[in-house]
Amino acid sequence: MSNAAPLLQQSMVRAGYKVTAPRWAVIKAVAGMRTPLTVHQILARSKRTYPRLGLVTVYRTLEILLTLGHLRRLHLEAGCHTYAAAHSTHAHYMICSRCGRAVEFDKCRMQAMLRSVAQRTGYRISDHWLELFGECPRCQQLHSSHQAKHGGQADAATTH
Amino acid sequence: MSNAAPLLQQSMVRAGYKVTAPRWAVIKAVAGMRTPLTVHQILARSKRTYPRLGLVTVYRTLEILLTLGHLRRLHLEAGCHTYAAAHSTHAHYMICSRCGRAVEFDKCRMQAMLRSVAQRTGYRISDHWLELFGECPRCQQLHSSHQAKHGGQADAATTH
DNA sequence: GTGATTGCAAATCGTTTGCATTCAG
DNA sequence: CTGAATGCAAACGATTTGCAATCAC
Repeated sequence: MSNAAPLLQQSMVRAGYKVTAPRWAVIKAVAGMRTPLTVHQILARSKRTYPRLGLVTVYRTLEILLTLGHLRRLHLEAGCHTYAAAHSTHAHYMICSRCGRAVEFDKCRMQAMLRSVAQRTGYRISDHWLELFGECPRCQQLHSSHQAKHGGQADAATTH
Repeated sequence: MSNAAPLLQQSMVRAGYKVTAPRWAVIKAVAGMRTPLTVHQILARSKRTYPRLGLVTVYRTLEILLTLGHLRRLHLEAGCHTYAAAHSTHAHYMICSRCGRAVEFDKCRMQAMLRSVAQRTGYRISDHWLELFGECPRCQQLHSSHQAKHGGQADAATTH
């Protein structure tokens, strides 16, 4: 399920970067993530693989992965700057405001809307940025069944 | 053109806040803005009205205006956190990537797309956040006529 | 060896908080 | 007067940079 790691590794090598032990630890951490993570969360996860890892190296490795297009930086209200896997070239996120779980969706139906806005404002649109917030199926279920407590919270919380 | 100031003032008074000289300076600054501004840009503008103004007061006043719904916080790649006027209740921004000028547009056509995404992902969407980037009409014109230099840059630059 | 990589410490930047002073009603 | 508001200084958290030690080839 988290076999993205080898792909990221290959990509980095092809781009001329060395995949060292510290970097491999970061790759493994981000390849397996299911929700957007903050830099510190990524550091914590990476340290399971490579305990001596420094925060700075995480920043630098994330920078590379961003450049290569394997990560996407999200801006959440609570805790600006988290990182999510970029599975497709250009996608947007549907983020669960309860557990933080995020799924990508493609630009379906965006085109018509963009054309419409472009026409009415006169702007020539070159890029867009969309994030949706709401409850994921799992949380809806947890919430409706045992009304009370949360069952299995992920390690990222989100609001807007 | 920038008669939003009295409205903001009334709103604050109605909400139980005192509109003091420092706050009035901030109100005047944000009421007249045409592009999203950073906190420091707002401070600079406000100081024209009230030179002794402190940065902290700007933060606190912006916080109030956000709460009252008169401002909206944007997250631009270059310089996370700028503030824009919130003319309508729920709108999104079309931001010029050349001069930073921003216009609002309403949620036209979003509904269909949201329904579609909700259906396919199973999420129950509660909020969304959309920003569009592109060249505004004025910049397109400046750019096509005198190919070279920029004519009248606003005081906020933007990229994505 | 040589250049890339690492990580610590320190610097920087944006934002928030503590607190004594000042202001408005 | 009395509570609200201000602004300085300090604290804080996220991110970047300088630099000497280390690593990969």
